[in-house]
Amino acid sequence: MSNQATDTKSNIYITIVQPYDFALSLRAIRSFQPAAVQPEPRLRIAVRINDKPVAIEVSEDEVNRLKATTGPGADIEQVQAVVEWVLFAELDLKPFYRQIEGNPELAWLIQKLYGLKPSRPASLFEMAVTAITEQQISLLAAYQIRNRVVQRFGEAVEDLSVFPEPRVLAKASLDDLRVCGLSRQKSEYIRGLAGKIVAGELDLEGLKSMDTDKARETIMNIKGFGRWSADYILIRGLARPDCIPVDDLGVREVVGRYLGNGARTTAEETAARLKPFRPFRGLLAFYFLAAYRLKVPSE
DNA sequence: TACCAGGTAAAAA
DNA sequence: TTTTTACATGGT
Repeated sequence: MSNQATDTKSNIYITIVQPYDFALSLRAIRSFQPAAVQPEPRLRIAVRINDKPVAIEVSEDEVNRLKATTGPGADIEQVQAVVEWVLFAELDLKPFYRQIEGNPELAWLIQKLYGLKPSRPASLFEMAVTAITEQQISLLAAYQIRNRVVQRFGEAVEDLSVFPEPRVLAKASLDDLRVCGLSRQKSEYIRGLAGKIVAGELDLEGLKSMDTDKARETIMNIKGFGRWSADYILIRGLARPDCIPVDDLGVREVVGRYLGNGARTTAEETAARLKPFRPFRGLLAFYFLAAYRLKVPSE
């Protein structure tokens, strides 16, 4: 019996550059979501591999090794690649920490959040659509809207759903998108983005190999993606640790709190305050945001 | 109820 | 060229 149960699952160990604190990083992810979401110390995601929906569960075993579990038949290397992508496995925090150590007043940040890595959506298409949904409205509202899009257009696997493919959203009607809670304008942005990908006019994966300025320019050439969205995608989806939208409300809030006089800074002030922390401005801002959301005392 | 929330493109000035 | 406006949901 137990053999049969284990035979239907494959355990895949994940290599991740240290330091890394899985539980802490998980708490940071969840601090940006409604309270009730996945309280367990494991991460469950649904992705498409070889055009088949696959549910993946990531957890730590008894000796703190990071482990991914999937149903039978999934391509192990691709599951590894997806999990490593989502968890920023290759990101080395040490150079960032060395840079911050030059500022004793920020020692608390590294001490309290040691091993924290950001996570990212499984695909740049999902990242881009998420950026659009998060424009202007609260993250909580955006989260609900994004979920409705996934529910409506995604493919179910176990109790999860895979984020819809570009070809699905390219064909969606404006009304179908709008009933998810998207504005007409955002529905058009998303459909336009998906259409460009389907038509072969845009290769989001190609952004990975571009230098940062070229990638930013490419993103901003897509209708619906301004400076904020471009920098948001660069830091969150493309792991460019120096990128950060300085006009972002959340970033202005935490830069004012942790680097300023406590009040939200303007975009210009935000840029000036972050400037000494090149080339890790985006990573630092992420740490500030996590500290704020996790209510970590700044002492 | 009104207002704000991790913006953007298009219209108006 | 710069400023203003419409837009969607959810929490306070």
